[in-house]
Amino acid sequence: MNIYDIAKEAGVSISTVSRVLNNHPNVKKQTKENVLSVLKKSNYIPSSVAKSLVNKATKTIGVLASDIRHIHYANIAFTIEQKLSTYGYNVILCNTGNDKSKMKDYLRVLAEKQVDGVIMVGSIFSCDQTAESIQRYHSNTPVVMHNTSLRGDNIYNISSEEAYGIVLAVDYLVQEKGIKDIALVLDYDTPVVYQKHEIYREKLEEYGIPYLKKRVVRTQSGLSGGVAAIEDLTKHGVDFSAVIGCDDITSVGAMQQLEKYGRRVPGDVAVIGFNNTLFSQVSTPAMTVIDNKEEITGIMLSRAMGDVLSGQPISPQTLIYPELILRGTT
Amino acid sequence: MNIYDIAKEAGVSISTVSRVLNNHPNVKKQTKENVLSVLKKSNYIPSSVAKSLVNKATKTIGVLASDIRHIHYANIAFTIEQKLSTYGYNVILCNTGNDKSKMKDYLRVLAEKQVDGVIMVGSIFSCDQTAESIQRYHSNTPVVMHNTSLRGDNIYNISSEEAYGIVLAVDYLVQEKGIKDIALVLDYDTPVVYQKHEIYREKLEEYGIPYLKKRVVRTQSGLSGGVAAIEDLTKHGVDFSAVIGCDDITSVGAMQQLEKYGRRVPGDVAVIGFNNTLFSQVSTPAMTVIDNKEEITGIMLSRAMGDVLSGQPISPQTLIYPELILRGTT
DNA sequence: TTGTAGGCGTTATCAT
DNA sequence: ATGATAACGCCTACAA
Repeated sequence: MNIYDIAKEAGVSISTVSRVLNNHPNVKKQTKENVLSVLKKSNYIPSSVAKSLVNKATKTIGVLASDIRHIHYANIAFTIEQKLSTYGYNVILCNTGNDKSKMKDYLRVLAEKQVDGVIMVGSIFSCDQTAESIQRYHSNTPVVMHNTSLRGDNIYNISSEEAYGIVLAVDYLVQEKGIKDIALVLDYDTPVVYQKHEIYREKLEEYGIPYLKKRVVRTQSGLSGGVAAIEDLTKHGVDFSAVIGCDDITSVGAMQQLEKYGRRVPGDVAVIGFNNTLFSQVSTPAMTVIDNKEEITGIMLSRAMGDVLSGQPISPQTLIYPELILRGTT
Repeated sequence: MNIYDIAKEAGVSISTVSRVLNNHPNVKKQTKENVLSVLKKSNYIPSSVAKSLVNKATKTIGVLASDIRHIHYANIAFTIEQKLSTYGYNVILCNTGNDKSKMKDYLRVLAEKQVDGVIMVGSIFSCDQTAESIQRYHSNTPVVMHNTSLRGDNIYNISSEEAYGIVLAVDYLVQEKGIKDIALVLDYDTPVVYQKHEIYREKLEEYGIPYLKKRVVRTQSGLSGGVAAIEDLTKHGVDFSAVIGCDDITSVGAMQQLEKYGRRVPGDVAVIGFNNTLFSQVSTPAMTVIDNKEEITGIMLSRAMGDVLSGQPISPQTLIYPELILRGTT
């Protein structure tokens, strides 16, 4: 059932049908009603793909994230999808893991599918391969990125100043709690994580606290990653009275392992999470966290996309500042 | 840059280009190589939308879920996306909430976008409005549904026998723990939830335990929903030594509130969660749960879709049986 | 083995 | 106000 069938049924030409379909002016009230009535009884569904071919716009956006099973990405992806849908856009969701070749493949497919824009969520996309793929497949597509340092005249960045979260955490621990031996748990190897590490160092220096390399541990995000981080610190005999995690769930894992070693939270060790997801409210006691403002992030990402797509001016670089939320683990 | 440009550049016709693009036989090795080399240096990207128009297939599947911020749906959606991508399909993700009109709108848009199939995850879609929309917009599209009772010759059901989970839980509590006053927490008002309620009743009867209406409470899924459930039970002076939750996170909320009333878990009250998400491993003690097998569910949903799409025979009805996983809260 | 031409379902331009 | 007709980018008989 297509526009021709409707035209025939209504005894008009396809142009007229198209006109009433798109609410064009210049169509006689009578014929319009006629066509409308035919339309009503014929459950006709216009083909977006045919439209897209002529309009050169698909009204769909590609969204890349490493893994939406991580509640942080699920939250952001949710907000993006909901917000974009109010703009009339749908979302093709792509879970890339941190597999560079998967990122490339998805970006290519999205280009073939002619998405109107691409949003990439997470510092994991801050890499050369991604930059290359954008250049190659999306040089004329708006690309909105989160926590990335990539540049380009079709690339727009919305970044959480995660490093500033470290500032807040260290300031609080040192000034309010008088804690100096602060362990830092990091996960991926991305520019943002590098920055967190650097600022941690600088802050310690600022307070005249010696920087101890072993107090910074690498792990994988997740419950077991948190366990492993505490294992690591303990095994190497590193002193610490506070742990700043890379992640809420990782911090929960850390708490559980600390408990196994008989170290009380917050009595013996203060624990700070990252992101302010549900996990930080589930732990006992509830966890002090660096709130990364997921909802705002999602809103800004989709708004940026919506603005570019509607031809509105938009800043190529926007920052979101995290906040420290005090709860029971510090 | 389209197929014409390539043809001109290579000095052949567009058919030839199309042939090498699609690896058709019957094309001379030499011309093929020639075209290939032109292709290589011209970063040409074939348009899927043009292809879709002629092929009548978009290689994309619509996936509806109420809210992927709920880790349960995120987990299933993730698996679906990953699995379908290996079949060469992309996923348009739609968060409908439990808003019937949103479901309808999304289903219509997906029809316009000519998706090759629709997957709906969650018993919330087991309603007349959805059935009507399927009939109206997707009568010729394969529809794979999860936990739904909808029928139709293009509808395929994959269901978790959630009610069987209740059987496992009640059997265990009564037989192993000698507990008879078992509270049941329910959330949505769907056929599946109704079944859970019914089977709970039947099991009690089987054991000769009186059914007490007040021991079954309705709440919203979530931490505060669990709190509210315990409040509800307490306020009405209902005795209970066990709680079967509708959700892991809701059960965690219940545990937290029980603690406030000084009731120890599992000493005074046994708590059982539902789904076996990360939340059940985060609580202290770790939570006994009815495992709904999210990954298997996701795999079966996408496999069903893949099979239908590739013309393979497939059962219109498939069941997944949950399992009881014993941990520290019982 | 290769090229020509028609069609997929729309929108939009230009006549009428 | 309405109707032909040419795009949009690709595939595929059919012809050569």
